[in-house]
Amino acid sequence: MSVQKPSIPQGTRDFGPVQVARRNYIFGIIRRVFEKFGFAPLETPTMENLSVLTGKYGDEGDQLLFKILNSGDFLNGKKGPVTAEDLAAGSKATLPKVAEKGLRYDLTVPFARYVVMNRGQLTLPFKRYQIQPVWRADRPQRGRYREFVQCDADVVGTNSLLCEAEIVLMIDEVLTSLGLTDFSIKINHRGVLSGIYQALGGVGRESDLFVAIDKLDKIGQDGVTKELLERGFPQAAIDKVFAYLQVGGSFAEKLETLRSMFGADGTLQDAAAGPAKGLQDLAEVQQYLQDFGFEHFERLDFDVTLARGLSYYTGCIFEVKVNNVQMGSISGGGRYDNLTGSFGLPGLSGVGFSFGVDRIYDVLETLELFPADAVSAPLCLLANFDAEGRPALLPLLRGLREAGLSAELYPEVSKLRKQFEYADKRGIRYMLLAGSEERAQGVVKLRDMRAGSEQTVPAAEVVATLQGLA
RNA sequence: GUAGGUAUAGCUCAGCUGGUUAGAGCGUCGGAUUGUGAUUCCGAAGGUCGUGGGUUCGAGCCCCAUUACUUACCCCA
Repeated sequence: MSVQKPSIPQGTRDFGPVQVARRNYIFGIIRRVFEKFGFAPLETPTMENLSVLTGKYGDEGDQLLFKILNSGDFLNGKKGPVTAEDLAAGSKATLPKVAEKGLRYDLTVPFARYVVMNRGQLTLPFKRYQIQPVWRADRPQRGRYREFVQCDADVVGTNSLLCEAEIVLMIDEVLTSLGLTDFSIKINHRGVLSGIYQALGGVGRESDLFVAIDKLDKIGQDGVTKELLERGFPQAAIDKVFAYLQVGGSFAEKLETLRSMFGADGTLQDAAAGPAKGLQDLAEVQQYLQDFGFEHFERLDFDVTLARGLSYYTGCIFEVKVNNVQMGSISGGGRYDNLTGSFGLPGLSGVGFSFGVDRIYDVLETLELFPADAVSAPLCLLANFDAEGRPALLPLLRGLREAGLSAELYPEVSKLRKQFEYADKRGIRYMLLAGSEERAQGVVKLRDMRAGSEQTVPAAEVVATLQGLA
């Protein structure tokens, strides 16, 4: 019988004690900020019915869903047996008969489902945050996993742009609290993008245009030009696109320039929608931020080329990039005017965003921004000298724990060297020594493993001393 | 789904144009006046070189297949 090497599925990871502690550190900061801004926690099941998930993320998204094979005799389920015709018609035809559940792909759709199912009980506007893993059957690569945790905060039931402004504030506060300073909160508006498309006079496909211009910083002007030509956009239209994309200046200056350009192209007729609405919304968000006294406008970047996640966003769009680190966006979001519509509840506007914890983790690790105490280890290790010491050590250990101090006794009698190495490797700050010498004098020795210094304290005062040090 | 790259000790990797018993660092374990780590020194264990075929007198190295991992594209946190 051959022993097989154990492994874990592609794109998944184990998290050791240090990683868990560091991840909890990130979760803690995010949770604190979310709650400070008035969001309430929500958790939804790991699996959803496929009817809830499919069709919400586009064809590509459907392919990235993890489907759960039905339990029992899945070839002969309640929807009838899988026939030769089903198989001949391909997986798409066979799937509904063998799988009715899937792993959640993001947190926004389950949230929408929750809102619809509980519409009678919810007080609107409803603000919820959700920190849970999601799964995508993607090809893993740098900063991209098949199982990762999202931290979402969404508001439904209000059109107020105050929400958008607060999203900027939350992103800035979370990232600043994590020690990040050099990042850009990119903001754009679906209306601005569609205005650019309208200005072209209806050539090409809108989505092709957005996908191409989103890559500007990656493949450059030549690359975008090439891609647009391949998609059937005439050179004249492409020139016009770049005229828009190259708009520069401050937030306000960009708004002003774009307004006059859209005016010249005649795309501002409908003041309640399209580019007019987009520019107005962005101006309002900026005004809110100013009124808030937002101090980091240099981090807020009105980026006309930002065009991500357009499958359901209808208003403002956000994305956050950490500069000087090779990593995709660590946060993104936007407003969606009709997310609950597909579940039979039209007219509910929502806006939300999400932090990608796994990417933030990688960034913090790259930049060495984790605090040293973001590890979980007991405060103190009691050295185990000999059996004679145990009658005194165990009550002491208990006393430390009752005082709320984490402590442990090295479980077996062994060489001190080994016990010190153990404490060092686990990051235990203090080592408590009570061998025959100390016992004879009624004292214990406390060694600070970080400083390398030792002090002798009366046995009766150990708890108080350690409490003072902790 | 498309295109590359890699696969040798627990980990990170050497291994020259194919040539005897496949190496290093780190880690693990043991020892150096039997009460002191992070920071000394010595020693040991640990590999059928991803798997299966082929070429050859001879393969870790060349060829084919296969699997896994990885990077990039599409798309996305």
